[in-house]
Amino acid sequence: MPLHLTNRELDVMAVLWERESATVAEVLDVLSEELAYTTVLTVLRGLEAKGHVRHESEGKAFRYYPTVEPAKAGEKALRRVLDKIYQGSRELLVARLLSDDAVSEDELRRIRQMLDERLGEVER
Amino acid sequence: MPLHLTNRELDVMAVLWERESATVAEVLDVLSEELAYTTVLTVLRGLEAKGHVRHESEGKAFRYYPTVEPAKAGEKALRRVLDKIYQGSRELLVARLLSDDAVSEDELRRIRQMLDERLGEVER
DNA sequence: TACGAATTACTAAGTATATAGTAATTGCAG
DNA sequence: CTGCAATTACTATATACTTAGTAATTCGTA
Repeated sequence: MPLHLTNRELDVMAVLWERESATVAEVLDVLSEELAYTTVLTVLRGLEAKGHVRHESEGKAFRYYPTVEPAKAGEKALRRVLDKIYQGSRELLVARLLSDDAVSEDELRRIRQMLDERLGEVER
Repeated sequence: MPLHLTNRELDVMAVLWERESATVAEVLDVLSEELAYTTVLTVLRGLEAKGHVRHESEGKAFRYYPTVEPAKAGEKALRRVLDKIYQGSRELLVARLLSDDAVSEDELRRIRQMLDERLGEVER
């Protein structure tokens, strides 16, 4: 099964990942866009058909759970951005990612820390 | 104009970015997939209609040039991956990006260097 | 336990995307 | 300057995606 998510499916999965699980009503609540209840349901049913979520009954509603990790789903998208936009250069991509002024110094430090550890491994 | 690229458009733009410019035949040559000549032409014409490329005559063919920067096009896609998959955490995204064994030590060092410089700015 | 609001099941339709065929055009080789 | 191979212009079609309506079902409540 070639884990591919459409834009709308990604919106919905993001909610499930964020909250661990959600009902149709909850997803609808989180998504700011004006979607019909049945639209969200249709998307979830599609995701279930593809095996990307499962559900359990809860009262009269279904509670949906993701069955794939976000990173797994992101791999392809990230790979594509990396290859097509940044010509495979992680450096370029990271540079771009951190060029945003909104990035906190704290976050930068944590990322550097991470790199230190990673490089530490390589060296010894 | 809301710079949005479909998958196939991105494939084609990637070639233009990579080579600075290209004719239909050249794009076709780079894309490994089996596409009809006219298919690539159609995509390029679409991109031109949206103002993402322009062309000049060269012999009997057209040479197409990108009119948008890759980073500009990537912003949205990257933002989406960041927000939806990594819940806005650049740290998570970078971690994932560098977790690949294929990343060279050299590249890791360059990225750390970049971070050092960035942090240097912040400190002073 | 019967009603009703909420939910699920089924169906459909508009729009976007991807692909490519045929017709018209073009410019270079002979 | 003419033929033709390459190219562009125009048109069309199949599939994927998004959205949501109506019908059937369900469970809590009165």
